[in-house]
Amino acid sequence: MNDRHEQWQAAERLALTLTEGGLQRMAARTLAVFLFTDAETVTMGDIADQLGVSAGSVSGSVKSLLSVGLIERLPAPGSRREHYRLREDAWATLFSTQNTVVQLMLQAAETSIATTAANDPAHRRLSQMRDFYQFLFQEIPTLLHRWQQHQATRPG
Amino acid sequence: MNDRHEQWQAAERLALTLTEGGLQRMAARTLAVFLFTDAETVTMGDIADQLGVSAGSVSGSVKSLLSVGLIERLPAPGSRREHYRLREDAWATLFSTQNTVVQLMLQAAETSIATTAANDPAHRRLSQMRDFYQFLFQEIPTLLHRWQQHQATRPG
DNA sequence: GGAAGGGTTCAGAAAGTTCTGAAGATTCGC
DNA sequence: GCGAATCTTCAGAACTTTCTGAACCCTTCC
Repeated sequence: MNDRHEQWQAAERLALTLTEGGLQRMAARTLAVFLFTDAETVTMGDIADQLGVSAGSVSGSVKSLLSVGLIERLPAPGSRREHYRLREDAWATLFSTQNTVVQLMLQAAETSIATTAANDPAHRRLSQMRDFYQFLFQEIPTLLHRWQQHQATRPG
Repeated sequence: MNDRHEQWQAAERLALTLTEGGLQRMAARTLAVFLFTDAETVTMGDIADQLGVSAGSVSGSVKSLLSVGLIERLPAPGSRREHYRLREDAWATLFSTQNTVVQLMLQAAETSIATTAANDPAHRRLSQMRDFYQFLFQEIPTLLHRWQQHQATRPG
């Protein structure tokens, strides 16, 4: 149940799944380190050691994970190394990020509709597309709100 | 408002957005043809002409769009060419397909938790991940049900 | 039943993505 | 301020994905 090798395999498998979800390969592997480490925080050196990759790769991955808000830099306690950790709301954040696609789809549908005449079959098809993404777009805040409530009932 | 060139640009832009959403490039461009055509159905030849790509590419794209249920083959009325069109529930289908990732995440989290001890910080992090995706997984059917109701109130 | 159009497949070319390694920038400790 | 450790950047190598083109198969029509 607590075997290091087994745990490592699970981490790499999870990284592959994260890749399916849209993250870049190295960013996914880096995130897996943040999830599986038994320390509270990690440094870039830790990540490079754990994954056996170059410092350059780690730098790029950490930068991208920071930019989407999945990890955070901790106020360095007088150390030379920067410490990072997974953010508490990482998963809700990841979900929200992925849903910017919904916005893009909605916008694309709307501008496309504007290029069609009302009696064109394309007008009807694009309107259906717009309606669906408009619906989704409305529902996302509701969904995240329900998640917060759900969390409140089962406090960590 | 009905300029062919403008419409074509919109189609290609929409195709790029679909690519962001996880579709392959050529499949996305093909889907754009299905959306923007002023005919009720299209043939593979139509698509190849419109996009200026090889018959091989079109064959592959159409196959993949069929497999995920975004388009359908029509009962051919004694013609040599196969006719296809966008399915009515294409967008809900696309959304559902993309949410298989949620299932994969949930499974990955669960198997990962099994490799950690209860007092390991990783255990807590992975549990948070599982809780979120379990929540999402529960909510998807509800969401699609609400979409159907929403559609019923505004009939096409 | 044979010819021709339409569709499929797949090897290889083209394009795109990702990682490394090395050089440069930055920051902390002294 | 100087030196050392850490981090960043970026050109190019390695790898992956995607598209084409040509050969092959299947079906329709005469």
